[in-house]
Amino acid sequence: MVVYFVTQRGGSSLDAIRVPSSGSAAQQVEAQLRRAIVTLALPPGTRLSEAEIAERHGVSRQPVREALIGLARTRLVEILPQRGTLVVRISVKKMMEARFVREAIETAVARRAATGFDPGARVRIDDLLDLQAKAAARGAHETFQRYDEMFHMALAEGAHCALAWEAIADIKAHMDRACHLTLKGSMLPLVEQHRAIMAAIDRGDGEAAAEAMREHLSEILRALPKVEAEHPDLFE
Amino acid sequence: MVVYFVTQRGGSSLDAIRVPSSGSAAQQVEAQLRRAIVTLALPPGTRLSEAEIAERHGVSRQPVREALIGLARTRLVEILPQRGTLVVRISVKKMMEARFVREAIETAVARRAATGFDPGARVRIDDLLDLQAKAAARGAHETFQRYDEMFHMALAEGAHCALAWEAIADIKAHMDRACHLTLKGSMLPLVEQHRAIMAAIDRGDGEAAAEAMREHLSEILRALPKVEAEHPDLFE
DNA sequence: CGAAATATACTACCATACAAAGACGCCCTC
DNA sequence: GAGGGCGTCTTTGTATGGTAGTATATTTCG
Repeated sequence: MVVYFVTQRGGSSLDAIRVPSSGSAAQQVEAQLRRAIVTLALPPGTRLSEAEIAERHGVSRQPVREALIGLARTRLVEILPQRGTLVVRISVKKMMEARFVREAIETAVARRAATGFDPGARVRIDDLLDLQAKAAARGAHETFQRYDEMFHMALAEGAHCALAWEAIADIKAHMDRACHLTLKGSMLPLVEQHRAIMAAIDRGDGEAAAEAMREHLSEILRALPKVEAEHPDLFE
Repeated sequence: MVVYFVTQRGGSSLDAIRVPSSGSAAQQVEAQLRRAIVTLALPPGTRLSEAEIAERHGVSRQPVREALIGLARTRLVEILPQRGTLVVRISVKKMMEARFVREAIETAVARRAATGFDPGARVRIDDLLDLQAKAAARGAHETFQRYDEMFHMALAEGAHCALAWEAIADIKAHMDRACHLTLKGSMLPLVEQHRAIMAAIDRGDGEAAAEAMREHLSEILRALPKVEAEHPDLFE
């Protein structure tokens, strides 16, 4: 039996983003499963039975089913009709494609951000970067990853293109698990890259911001071969 | 009562893409509803009752519910818990954001396509363009729009970035209805723009391909004000 | 002994029934 | 006559039973 545990309470205020205590049961189950998959508590290849998950979460099979459909839409799980549902393995090919698309979107966002940035989002980003630096310092890579997500979300919002974040969020699903593995290493350089991006934006240099973003998103390329070699069972 | 009709049969082989006769009932209902919404057979503001749709399609409420959840995920409908589900109005703001993100992705795809294109996809695109030109000539704008979709999908696939199409498909939902309205006008110039993009790709000129794509995707900007003025009730 | 046919157990999928919550109209009260 | 409280209706959300299809283990036949 697969054993995993996801704290619903005891988290910071950020839990409201990914694991809302409000919302339908289906949404809660989906958020919890998503986190469990991304953190590899549910490793690739795990069979997900509707009945088993329903029992574990204390709900019926129907909300669980809807949660799994939602996860299947972002390709985190694969539903085989009348056969079963399982956590998909990390695909290097899809990761490379996802990175390409994400780079296309985020460099454009960075370029636009340099032409005018929402003041409210700007100050929030400063707070986020400080919090992220602290998380990095104490090695809390899960918290770090959530702040990273919030940074990129705030960046899109600040550039007056919230829709960009929605597109990124779906794409990111293909990369998150591999990123989670690489974060075991040093996190502080990533914060510095974030700061470099914001510095370029602040001085209105769109090209520099885009280039800094490109550099930032290329980071995963360096770590990927090593991670893949260390965990061959997680990849397809 | 809202009356609409979507042909499940009588279509070309392309129906297999958006309205698969196979697949679960939920997927079929979702595809039919999506088409009805995009073609404005179900105009913005329409209330969508799970029970009513279920009866109309001869299935139970459950598959319909899953279909609506899928549509809500791409923001085509809005589900108000315990209150009702309705077709969202076209948002110019979101359309502009969607166009921005789409331009970011597709210009990058075009640029990459110029560095190497899948031969199989290349010949398929030629066939598509011919079919699209014919559809434009006889004024079949719905068929035209489907070929347009297939063109952009084949382009992403040919550039070895199928994932890009998935991202675009979600984003496109915000633009499709407005595009549907503008297609009442001339369609042939759009085919020529497609051909210009492919010509640039064929000669390996990435920058020209990207610029041609940017030009192509900017077309909607010219028509949008007129459409919005003519159909104010469709917009928010 | 091997291979094919069969029985069984499991799955997602669909249908139906029930529950909870907001919207609306009605009636009573001030 | 106007405003507030209450009951009813409609809506989505959830629970549960039943069905068809698939994989696996078992049995049976060559």
